Amino acid sequence: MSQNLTQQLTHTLGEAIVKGEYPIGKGMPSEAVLCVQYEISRSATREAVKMLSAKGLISSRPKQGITVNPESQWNLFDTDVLGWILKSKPSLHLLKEFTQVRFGIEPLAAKLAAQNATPEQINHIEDALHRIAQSQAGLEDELDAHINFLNMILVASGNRFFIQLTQFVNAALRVSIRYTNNVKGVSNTDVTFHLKVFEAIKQGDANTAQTLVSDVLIDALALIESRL
Amino acid sequence: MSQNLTQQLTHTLGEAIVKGEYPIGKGMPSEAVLCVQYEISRSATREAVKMLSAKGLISSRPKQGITVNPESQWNLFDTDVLGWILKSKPSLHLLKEFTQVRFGIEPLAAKLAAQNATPEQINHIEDALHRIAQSQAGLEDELDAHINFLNMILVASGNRFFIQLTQFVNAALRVSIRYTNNVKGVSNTDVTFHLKVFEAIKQGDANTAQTLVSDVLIDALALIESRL
DNA sequence: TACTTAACAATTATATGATAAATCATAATT
DNA sequence: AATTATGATTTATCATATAATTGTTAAGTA
Repeated sequence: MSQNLTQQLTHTLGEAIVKGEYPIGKGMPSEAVLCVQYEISRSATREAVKMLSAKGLISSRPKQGITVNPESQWNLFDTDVLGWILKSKPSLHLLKEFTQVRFGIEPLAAKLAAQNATPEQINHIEDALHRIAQSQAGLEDELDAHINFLNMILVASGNRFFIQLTQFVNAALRVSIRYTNNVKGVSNTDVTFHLKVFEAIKQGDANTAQTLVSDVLIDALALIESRL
Repeated sequence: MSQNLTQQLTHTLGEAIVKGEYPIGKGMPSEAVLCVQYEISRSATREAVKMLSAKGLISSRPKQGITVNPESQWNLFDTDVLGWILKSKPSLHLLKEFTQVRFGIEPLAAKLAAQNATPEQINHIEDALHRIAQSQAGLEDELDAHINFLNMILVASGNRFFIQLTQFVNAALRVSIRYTNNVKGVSNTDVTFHLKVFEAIKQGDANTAQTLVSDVLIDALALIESRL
C-alpha cells in the first residue's frame, strides 16, 4: 500500500485540505507538528509540503507557517487535486461544472480532429470504435472503451492542451459514472453514434463531428440539471 | 532575486526541461550530481525535484534515477509550467493552440455569466469596463484592463474550472501580445464591443454574449493563422 | 536451454541534528 | 508617535548517516 511516505502524506493531507479540515487562510499545523502527528521525519514532511505547494493547495513561509491557499489558487486541472476533490466531496454541482468544461472542449476537439487527424490517428480512433463494439458484447469494460474513444479524439485534435486534458477527463469520468449510474452520462451508448462520429472525422466533416459530440453533451447536461 | 534556493532550482530545472535540454525518457542527472552542479544541499535539491514531479515534469525512482516525463504528462495548466514553456520556446503554433482553448472556454463562460452572474459580479464587470475606457485615455495599462475584464467574466460564469483558468489565460495573454503586436490579438479593442458584451451579460442575453466573444476569437485565430 | 533464485550495486527515500534566515510581535529608544 | 532594536518562532538549508527499492548480474535448477 504505502509506496513511500512522502506520497502517502501528500495524499492524506491533500484530501484533508480539499475536505476542508483545515481552515483557509491560516490553518495548517507546523512542520514539527505534522512530523509527530504522522510519525515521519521532517524531510519527508517537507517534501510532501513542497508537493502540495506545487499544486497550489498551500504555501509555507517562515514564521507564518503553512497556510491553506484559497480554492481559486488550487490547480483543479491537476489529476491528483481533482481526484481528491472527487473522492472527498463529490457532488452533482461539481459534475455539472465538469461537464460544462467538456462541453467547451470536446466538440471543438472533434472538429479539430476532423480537420487535422493523421491517418495513424484515424486508425487509432477506429480501433477504439471496435473496442466499444466488443465492450457491448461484454468482452471488455464498457466505460474503459468509451473513455478510450474519447481520448483518441482529443489526441487527434493535435492541440497539446486538449491532449493534456485526457487525463483530466478520464479521472472525472470514472467518478461521474457513479452519479448518473449509466454510461449515457459519459457518452452516448449507441454504437452507431460513435460510428457516425468516426465517419465524420475520417471524412473531414468538421461540422458534423462537432455537432454530434455537442449534442451528446447537451443531453448529459440536461440529465444532470434534472437531478440537481 | 533568489528568494529561496528550492524555488530557484525548481524554476531553473523547469525551464531547462521544457527547453529540451534533458532528453525525454531518461535524461536527468542524479540528485548527487545536481547537488554539486548547483552547489546546494541535497534536501533543497530533493524538494525541487518533488515540486517538479508534482507538476508532472519528472519522476524519480531508486536505481532508475530522475527521468523526464513525456510532454503528455506535463501539467500544461500549471502556470509555472506554462510560463516556462512560453519563456523558453514561444511560438505561433503554441499561441494558436492556446487560442483554441480560449475559443472553447470563453464564449461558453460569457454565456454562463449571462445566465448566472450575481448583481455583485455584474458590478465587477462594469468596473472592468470603466477601466478599459480609462486605459484608452492612457490612464492605465491597456492590456491589464482587458485581461481584468476577461477575468471578471470567467469568474461570473460560476464554474470553478473556468475561474481556475483565469490565471492560465492571464499568463498566456501577456506573452501572446508580444506576437500579435496589438491588443486585437487579445480582445477587440473597441470599447463599444466590451460595452455590448457587458450589456448582454447584464440583460441575461446568453446567446448574444456567447456570439460576441466567439466572433472576436475567430478573428484572433484567423490573424494567427495568417502569420503561421 | 529456459526459468527461477540469490547476491550485488546504484540511486532514491528517510532519518536526524544542527545552523541560518526570514518574519512577526514586542519592547526600547529617540 | 514613530522608529529602531530585540527576541521568539518557524521555515529554509545544510551535512551526514542509514534504509528501502529496483535494475543487473550471476548462479543454480529443472
